[in-house]
Amino acid sequence: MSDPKAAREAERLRVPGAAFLVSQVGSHSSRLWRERMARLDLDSREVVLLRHVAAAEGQSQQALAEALQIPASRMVALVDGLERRGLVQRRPIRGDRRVRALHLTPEGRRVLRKVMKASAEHEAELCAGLDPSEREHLIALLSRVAAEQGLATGVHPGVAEKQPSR
Amino acid sequence: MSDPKAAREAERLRVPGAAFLVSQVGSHSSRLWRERMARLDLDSREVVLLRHVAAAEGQSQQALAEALQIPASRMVALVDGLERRGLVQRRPIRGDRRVRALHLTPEGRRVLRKVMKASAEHEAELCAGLDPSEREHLIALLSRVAAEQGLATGVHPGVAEKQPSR
DNA sequence: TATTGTTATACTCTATAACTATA
DNA sequence: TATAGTTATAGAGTATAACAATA
Repeated sequence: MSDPKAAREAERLRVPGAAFLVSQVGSHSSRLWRERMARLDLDSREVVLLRHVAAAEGQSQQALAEALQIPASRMVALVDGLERRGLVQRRPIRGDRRVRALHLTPEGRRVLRKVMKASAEHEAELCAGLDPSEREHLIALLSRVAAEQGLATGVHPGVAEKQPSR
Repeated sequence: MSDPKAAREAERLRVPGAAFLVSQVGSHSSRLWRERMARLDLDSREVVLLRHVAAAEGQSQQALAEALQIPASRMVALVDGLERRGLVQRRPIRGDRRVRALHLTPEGRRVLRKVMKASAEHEAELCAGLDPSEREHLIALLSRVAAEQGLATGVHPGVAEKQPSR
């Protein structure tokens, strides 16, 4: 206890650095957001897919699978679920009868608006303790780190990973 | 494209908020850190366990399982692996022959020092683009958010969740 | 022969619930 | 009867690879 070297080590364990904090708060943010999406009956990957389809309608499943870095076989079940709920639609394209182009339905667009509303509420909830300028500063610092770490804007690295089931 | 309402929505999709950024950078930080731990042949949960054992030696597996919020049956395999590698030791306690108290071995202590060294390197790597005062500011802001969100200091919410296998 | 989408299979990881031995 | 640790089992989720239709 009175060993100064051990005390320094204990201190290093006690005070979290930026790397730990961003991971801790990020995991928390992620969990809260997934809970909001679950209330809309959506999985995080389903949301990402909806947004990708909205951003560029008519892409093939293969193209989406490539963009999202997930195997094509996983895309099938993903699209199945969203199509069953009437949020996206598989449509044939002229010229190649193998391809199934993905489109958002009107209901899919409505749900996507709810997603954006819920995401905005999530942002407000997470930043409740910061005033607007502090929040802007946090965004600026994290954007710098993200850019310097080579992270693409708006692309979450966890999307391609396995999802915690809760 | 020229619809101002649609343009506003597109803008909202394009610029990430703090919640997304912290989750994105946090996930990236987490992945880099796990890669460093993997080089020491350690899983993130093994590291957490090592640190808990180091912080309070002689606890029972049940007590640890309780503290780490994982089922006792999972603790068994976790301890098995660490004991096989000679990092922790199960010891009987006097008075109750059911209990197996966990202790760090000298090798376990050496590995834990490597863990702390690797974590410090990870911190430096992640914050490479920030000067010291910016890093301190980021830490302060994230600490505020963490405290206001009710996150316990030094406790990562993802520990109890399933781990991405990579 | 190559490619799109699909289905089948086998594998990994997990929690739940028996089970053993002590208390 | 209850508890600490262990083992067995069954389920969820996944990637890999086989498959059918089309190019």
